[in-house]
Amino acid sequence: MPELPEVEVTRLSFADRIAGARIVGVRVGKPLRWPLQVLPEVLVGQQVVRVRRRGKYLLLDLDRGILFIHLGMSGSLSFVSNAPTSGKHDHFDLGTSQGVLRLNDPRRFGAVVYVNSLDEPLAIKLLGKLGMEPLDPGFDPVLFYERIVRRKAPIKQVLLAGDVVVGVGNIYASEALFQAGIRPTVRACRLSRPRVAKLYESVRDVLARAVTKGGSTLRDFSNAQGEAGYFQFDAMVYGREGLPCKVCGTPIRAIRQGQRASFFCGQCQKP
DNA sequence: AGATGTCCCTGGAAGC
DNA sequence: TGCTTCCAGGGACATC
Repeated sequence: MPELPEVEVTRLSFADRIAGARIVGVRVGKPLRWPLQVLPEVLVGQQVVRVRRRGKYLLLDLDRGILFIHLGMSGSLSFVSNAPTSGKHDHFDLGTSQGVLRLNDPRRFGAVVYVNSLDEPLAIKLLGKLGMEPLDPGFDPVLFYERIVRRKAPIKQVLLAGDVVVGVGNIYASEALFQAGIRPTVRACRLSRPRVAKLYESVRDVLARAVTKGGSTLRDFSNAQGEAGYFQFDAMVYGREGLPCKVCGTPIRAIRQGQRASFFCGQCQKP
């Protein structure tokens, strides 16, 4: 499941190689979350200037617009000089002078969206409510505290919501809360200042470590060069229901919060 | 506005 | 073996 680390790892794996490339063709497969809303002619001829990331969105800056790519939960990109015949789940190809960028997404929760500028309503709708970037040097611990403690929902769901801090999906929310010693069920507004400070550090640390490990490959995630990640082997709680806590040996528990699984250690993580 | 529930989609696992 | 059912989850959207 691509969360911030997987998206960033993907970006790093092809950003330099696609920079400066000229778009020569577009192939669209089955519709994704939204059908591609741009005519291929608008893209062809444009140059890919650079690739940025905002939350879980990849932003390809082109000459005259921006192409958003979201990996959803089962998407992965590949960037190869000679792409093989497209397979069943290859739903978007961006052919360029330097290779083909191909989106493979079995569950089709991903998205490809083109906008002329970030001031456009669609861009604002997609990016406008996003929270702070946790790996950005400007990630502000004071603002993080202020925004966390005004929320009454369980802290796990506040992290997932993405309007305080972006990129923390289900895996890393559980992992960050374990590292901070906080149970996922604690209401955000009940957290003390030191505990929020610990959480701030944990979110940064978990995500940064995951990037260095190439992300988590649970089923089939790989970066644009086809390389799997291996952070999943470092997981302390995610997917470890019933297994002993790596710190204290207590069996890891699994609960459901808002239709999603949360994992925690009842000993190491306090209410 | 915040909280909560529903829905989109498909492959793999589990149950019968 | 083959069928059905459940589950994974990011995030848009509707509802209260």
